[in-house]
Amino acid sequence: MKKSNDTKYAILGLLTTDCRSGYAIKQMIDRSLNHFWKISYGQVYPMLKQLVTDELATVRDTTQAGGPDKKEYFITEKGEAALQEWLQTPIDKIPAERNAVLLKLFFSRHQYADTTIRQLEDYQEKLKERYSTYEVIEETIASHMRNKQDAPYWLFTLDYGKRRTKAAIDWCTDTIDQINSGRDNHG
Amino acid sequence: MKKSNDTKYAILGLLTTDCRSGYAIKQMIDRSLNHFWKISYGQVYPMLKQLVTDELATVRDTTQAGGPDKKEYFITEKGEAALQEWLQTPIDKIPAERNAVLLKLFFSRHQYADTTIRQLEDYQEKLKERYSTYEVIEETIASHMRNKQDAPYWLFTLDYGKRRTKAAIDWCTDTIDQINSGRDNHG
DNA sequence: GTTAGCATGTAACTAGTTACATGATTAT
DNA sequence: ATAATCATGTAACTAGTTACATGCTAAC
Repeated sequence: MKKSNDTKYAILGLLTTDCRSGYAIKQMIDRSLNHFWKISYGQVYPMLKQLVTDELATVRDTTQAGGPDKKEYFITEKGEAALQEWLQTPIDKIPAERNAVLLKLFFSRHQYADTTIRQLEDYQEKLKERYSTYEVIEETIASHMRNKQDAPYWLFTLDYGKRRTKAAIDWCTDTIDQINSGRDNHG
Repeated sequence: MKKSNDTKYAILGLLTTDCRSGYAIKQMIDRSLNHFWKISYGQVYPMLKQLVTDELATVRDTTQAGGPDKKEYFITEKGEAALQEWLQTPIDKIPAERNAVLLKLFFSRHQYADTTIRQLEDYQEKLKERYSTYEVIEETIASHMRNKQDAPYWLFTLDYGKRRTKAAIDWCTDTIDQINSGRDNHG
C-alpha cells in the first residue's frame, strides 16, 4: 500500500490555477485553502523539484522587469492525468483532528471550574477570529473570479469551514453554561 | 519557545484514571478519546519511559494471575503538578484540520459532477459511521462511570464531536444538492 | 536608510506511522 | 490447533516545522 501524499496533489492542483511559482503557491494556500490545508516552504520547494523529476511538471526560469527572478512551473499532460486519478480516488479514512482543547477538557476535573471556563472562552474567541477570516477568504475568492469555473467549488469548501466553526462556537457557549450551572448547584 | 508535546500530557492525564499500563492507555485512547486524539504504540511505550526519566511517573513490574506480565505506571506529585500547569496553559492556535476531501473538492472543476458527488456521498457515509461510533463511546463512558467526577467532561468532548460531525453531514447533503441543481441548469 | 513584499532554498529537528518481533493466556 | 485478547517493545520511515541564509525591488 503506497501512501498517496496529498500535499503533492495540492501543489499539482494549484498549477492548474494562476499559481506558477513556489511563492505564489504558498501565498494561495495561506489565503484561500487556509481552512483545510497548510504548507511550509520547506515542503513547497522540494516538492516542486520532485514534480519535475516525476515529469508531472516542467520548469522555466523567468526574469521579471520590476521584481526578482523566479521559476515558473507548468503542469504536464502526465501531471493532469495524475491529478485526475487522484481526484477520483476516495479517501480511505476521515481526517483525525487532534484537539488539545478537548484533551484538556477531558482531564478538567483536576482543575477549578473557573480555569476550565477561561480555557473555553479563549478557544471560543479564537474560533470567532477564525470565522471572521472566512469573510476575508470569501473576498479573496470573489476577487480571483476570472476563474469562474473554480468559484463554486471554492465556496463549498468555505461553507464547510463556516458551518463547522459555527458548531464549535455554539458548543463553547453551551458548555460554558453547563459548567456554570453545575458549579452553582455544588456551591 | 519550547513545544509542550500534548501527547505527553494525554498519557500523563490517563494515569489519573484507571489506566496504568501502556496497553490500557492505548485502549482507552482508541475507545474514549478517539474523536479528538489518537496515538500509536510507537509513541506510548517510549513516552512512558520518558515520563519515568522525567520523574513525572514511577513504574512497577506486575505479575498477573491469569495474564501476561505487565508494567504499571503511577503519576508522581511532580507529574500532577506538571499536568495541572499544562491544563492551565491556553492553546496557542486552533488545530489545523487537513481535509483531503475538501482539497479534492477545491479542484473539482477538473472532474465530472458525478465523480464529485460520489466522493461527497462516500465522505458522508464515513461521517455517519463516525457519528454512530459516538453512541458506542457514550456507552463506554457510561459503563466507566465509577469515575463520576470525570463523566461530565468526557460527555462534553463527545457533544463537540457529535455537533461538528452533524454539521459536516448536513453540509454534504446541501453541497450534493447544489452540485445537482447546477448540473441540471447546464445540461 | 529601512521596511515590506517578492522570491528561492536547505539543514536540523520533531512528531507520528508502520511494520516487525516476541510471548503469555483464554476461549472455541 | 487456532484465533482473540492481553502485553511490550524497536527500527525504519514519512511528513511536517522551524530556523536559517540569501538577495532583489518598491515605497515611505
